[in-house]
Amino acid sequence: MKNIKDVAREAGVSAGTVSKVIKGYSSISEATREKVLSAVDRLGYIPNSAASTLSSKGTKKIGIYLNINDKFQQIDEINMLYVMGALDRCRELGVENLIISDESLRSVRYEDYRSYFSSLSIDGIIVFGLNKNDEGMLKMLQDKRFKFAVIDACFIDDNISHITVDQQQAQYDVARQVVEPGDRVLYLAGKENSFIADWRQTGIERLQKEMGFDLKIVRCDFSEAKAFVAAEEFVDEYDCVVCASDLMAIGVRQACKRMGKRVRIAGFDGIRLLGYVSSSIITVKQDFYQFGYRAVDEIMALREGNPGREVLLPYEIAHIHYRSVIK
Amino acid sequence: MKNIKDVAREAGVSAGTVSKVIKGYSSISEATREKVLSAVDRLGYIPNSAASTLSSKGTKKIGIYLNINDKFQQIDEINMLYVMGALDRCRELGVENLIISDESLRSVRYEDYRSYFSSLSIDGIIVFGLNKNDEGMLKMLQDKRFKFAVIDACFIDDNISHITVDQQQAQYDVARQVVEPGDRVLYLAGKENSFIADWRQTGIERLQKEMGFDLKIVRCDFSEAKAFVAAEEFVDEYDCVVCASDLMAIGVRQACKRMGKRVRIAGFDGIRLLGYVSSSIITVKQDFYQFGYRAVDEIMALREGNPGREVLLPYEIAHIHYRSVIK
DNA sequence: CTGTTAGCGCGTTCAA
DNA sequence: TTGAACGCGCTAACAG
Repeated sequence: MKNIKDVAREAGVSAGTVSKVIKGYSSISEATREKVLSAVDRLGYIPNSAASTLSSKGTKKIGIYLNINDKFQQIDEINMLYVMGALDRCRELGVENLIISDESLRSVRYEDYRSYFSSLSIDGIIVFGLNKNDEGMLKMLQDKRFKFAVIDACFIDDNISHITVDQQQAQYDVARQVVEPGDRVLYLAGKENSFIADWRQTGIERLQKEMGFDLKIVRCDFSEAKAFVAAEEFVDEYDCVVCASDLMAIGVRQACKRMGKRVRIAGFDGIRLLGYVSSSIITVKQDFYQFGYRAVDEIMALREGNPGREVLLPYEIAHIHYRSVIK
Repeated sequence: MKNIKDVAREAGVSAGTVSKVIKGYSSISEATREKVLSAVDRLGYIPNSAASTLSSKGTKKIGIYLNINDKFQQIDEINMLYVMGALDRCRELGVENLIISDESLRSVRYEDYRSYFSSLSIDGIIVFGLNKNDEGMLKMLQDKRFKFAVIDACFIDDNISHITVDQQQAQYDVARQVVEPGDRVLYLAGKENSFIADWRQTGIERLQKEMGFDLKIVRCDFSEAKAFVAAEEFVDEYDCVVCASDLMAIGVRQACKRMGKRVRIAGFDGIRLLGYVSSSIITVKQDFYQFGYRAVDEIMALREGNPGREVLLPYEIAHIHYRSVIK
């Protein structure tokens, strides 16, 4: 409604001065600064963000890229927490942002990603759940014009920071808690083109080398349904099932329940759902909200000219109890 | 990167013409239209949205207002589906949008909401989970300058459409399925300032009048934890617990499990979690994704000058089974 | 049907 | 330390 000129008039200064005050430039006397601020307050002036980004040659927003992978309505707790963390941090820092789903990029050619983001005034992008076959994004990462904070996919460069937990170590740690000497172990692995799936798998393999147990690896693509089926088929022959995700662990658990079997199960992620299904599943508890939150900070750091880096967040090996998840 | 002038040059026309082609104006010959489109394609031109909204006096975005109510990380499946539905529909329609959480409005004074939304180029707002004590938003609804699609809160006006299911009827229907003649019925009601909480409650009250059963109403604020406690305290004296939300139903169910009690339970919402906890809970299944999706359409209709209206979406009385929720 | 012109609201020189 | 002037990229009104 009110624009910068209204404020200028109200404060008895020029529009340029108002702009400088608002952007916090130091070359302004305390007196006029006060005048302007009070005028802003009186008028309830709020800068027009379109004009602002246009005038300052754009590039101020952070894009929050969500790879929903699967179809329809498949966004889950983890993505949600990512997003909330990022949104909250953006708000705290007053950073504008835009959520971009893989869906919304489908209509854009890879060569045009660059202009697409530019046209949206985006200069930094937070990437959740990048896959190895996401060609468009993978190419984008090379474009030094943008800053990236990539979650759970090993890219580091001048313009790319990587935020994750030590997946291998975590998988190793949690498996160590459930596997006993002499066990026959079933490992349900994640998706083919997933960075974290592979990384986690190296964890169980390392443990296997150390302990020398029987290990069968079945790829279940992080799918609860597939894990359910795999459990039905194989669980008789194993003492212990280590899963690369909680959802798969839950699938296994449900299958066992129906079959009246009992095996030790390890999950990975620490989602609330575990508290409802079975607190007997041990898991790697991660703070996904924190991932999103930190990702924004990393983008800001890159903007300031810092080089990309790896941020390893802590995790915890734990059981999720019902009491701890209810609100 | 490339701007409209580049395209104009490439196509051998003026910038104005390019703009018209892109905005799909009809007063353009097929020949130049082709020329322009091919130039756009060759250059990978994507319009700068900031410039566009600035020039056209802004007001083209839809704000998606989320009331997270509770603290930290409390966004759940329902909100998620709302948002996904709205985002998907926006994408299909090519509508720009912005997610606004109640958190992000906290720093804005009520009087300034108007300028805040204006400055963001927002002309339509989808409101999820409005509470009776959300003064700022409530005032905003009066501002004819904006179009609103309100979910689950009874407001209709020239500029406001209301999207919901018939809460009273739904509560009535689901209760009817579990309550048997002569039952002592415990009803766990929702939050004090919630529109739907009250509306739902009238449903059970209507049924009570018809059947004449014993009815005790306890306010549990949609909280699973409070429902758990209420169940521990009262469940001995009742045959049947009707809950105004699934989460409360789950709380009751978990409490009963620990106490070794058995009562009939009805929930409300139809969240996936039910499939994990207990398919014996009957519930009102709503399609939240559809709520968000339709909300966008309603905003568009209002923009076209249609008056606000009430949209009643269908619901279903059903059990949620594990098989139907796993992926 | 197409080109020209004049801003949209703000940030950023450059002088003063 | 402040103000004037220009331009960001695009759209809308007006000519032609």
